Amino acid sequence: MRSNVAKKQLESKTASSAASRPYRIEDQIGYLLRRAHQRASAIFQTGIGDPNITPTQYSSLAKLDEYTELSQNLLGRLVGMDKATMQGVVRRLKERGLVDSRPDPGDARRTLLSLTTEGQRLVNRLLVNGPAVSRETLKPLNPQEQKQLLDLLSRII
Amino acid sequence: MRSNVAKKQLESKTASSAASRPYRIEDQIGYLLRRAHQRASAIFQTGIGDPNITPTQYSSLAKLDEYTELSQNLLGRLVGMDKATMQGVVRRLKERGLVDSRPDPGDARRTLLSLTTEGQRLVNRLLVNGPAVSRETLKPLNPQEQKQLLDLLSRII
DNA sequence: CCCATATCGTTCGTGTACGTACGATGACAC
DNA sequence: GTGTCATCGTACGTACACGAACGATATGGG
Repeated sequence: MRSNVAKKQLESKTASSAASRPYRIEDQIGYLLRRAHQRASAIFQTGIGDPNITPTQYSSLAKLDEYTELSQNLLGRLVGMDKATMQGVVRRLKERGLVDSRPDPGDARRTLLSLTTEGQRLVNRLLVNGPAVSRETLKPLNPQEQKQLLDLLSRII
Repeated sequence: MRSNVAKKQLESKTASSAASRPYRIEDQIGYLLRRAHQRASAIFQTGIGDPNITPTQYSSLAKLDEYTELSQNLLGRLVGMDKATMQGVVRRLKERGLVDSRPDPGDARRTLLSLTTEGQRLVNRLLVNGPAVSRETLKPLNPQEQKQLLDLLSRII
């Protein structure tokens, strides 16, 4: 087994040929995204107004509020979720009576999803808290930096 | 139930008092972080060199490579993982023979973790691919923007 | 019309991540 | 010593994300 000194030298040789910086996990984009997402989820959970609603459920409800009626597959594409993941999210929302479904009369493969009255009431309440959650998450940055971060993130998606 | 027009007007009233922008899920920091993290994970999975290693496992292995020996709890703090989550990650790494553990002689509560020879060989191989994964993830941005994004992300963690 | 192809929804398995709760151990005050 | 108190490892349940596979349904080309 190599010593730590030997390790450091090898890392310098392999990783810092161009950028002149050693490769550190804490500086990698994937690591930072995971940590930032963790923190954002925690803030969401405490601030959105209903501890039983998750970020993905919130996105789904908000999209159904916007479009009134959507197939499960299309909803998944709109909120960036795998169809298998979407299936679980929709199942839980239906179990809680927040979302209703009916067969698409024009295409027997599709199921059309919509908000129930209770789901509509809930999403109206949650959407009021949405801006505060985003504000809290971005609080360490000034307005210009916040705008920059949103722009840079949307460009690497 | 309100009409779509009425909905739009209400949203404008509640959300755009200061920022003058309507509240759209796609523009929220939490949503963008989730999507960006999804994409980064996908790139990691295809580029790190071993499809069975996940980002969290990679972070853990890299930290064990850096520190040689760590308690499970401390390792969790270093890579930003809950201790319960850490427990599952370590269990899988031990099952695959990549990590070994021994009781801490000075503190009977602790278990000290270290890389096995096979774990050391694997992490050496994966670390070579790390920079390429990060490069690919950040590819849509120019070098200055990449630096900005890393800086902004680290400041909201 | 019929067959190849694509889409849609579902199910199964794996892995990460969190919250909660529990027992065991060690550190410290008294 | 005895009684907190924090820390550590573990166990259980829930949610999310993905890949793989499947049946049912549409759709377009021959």
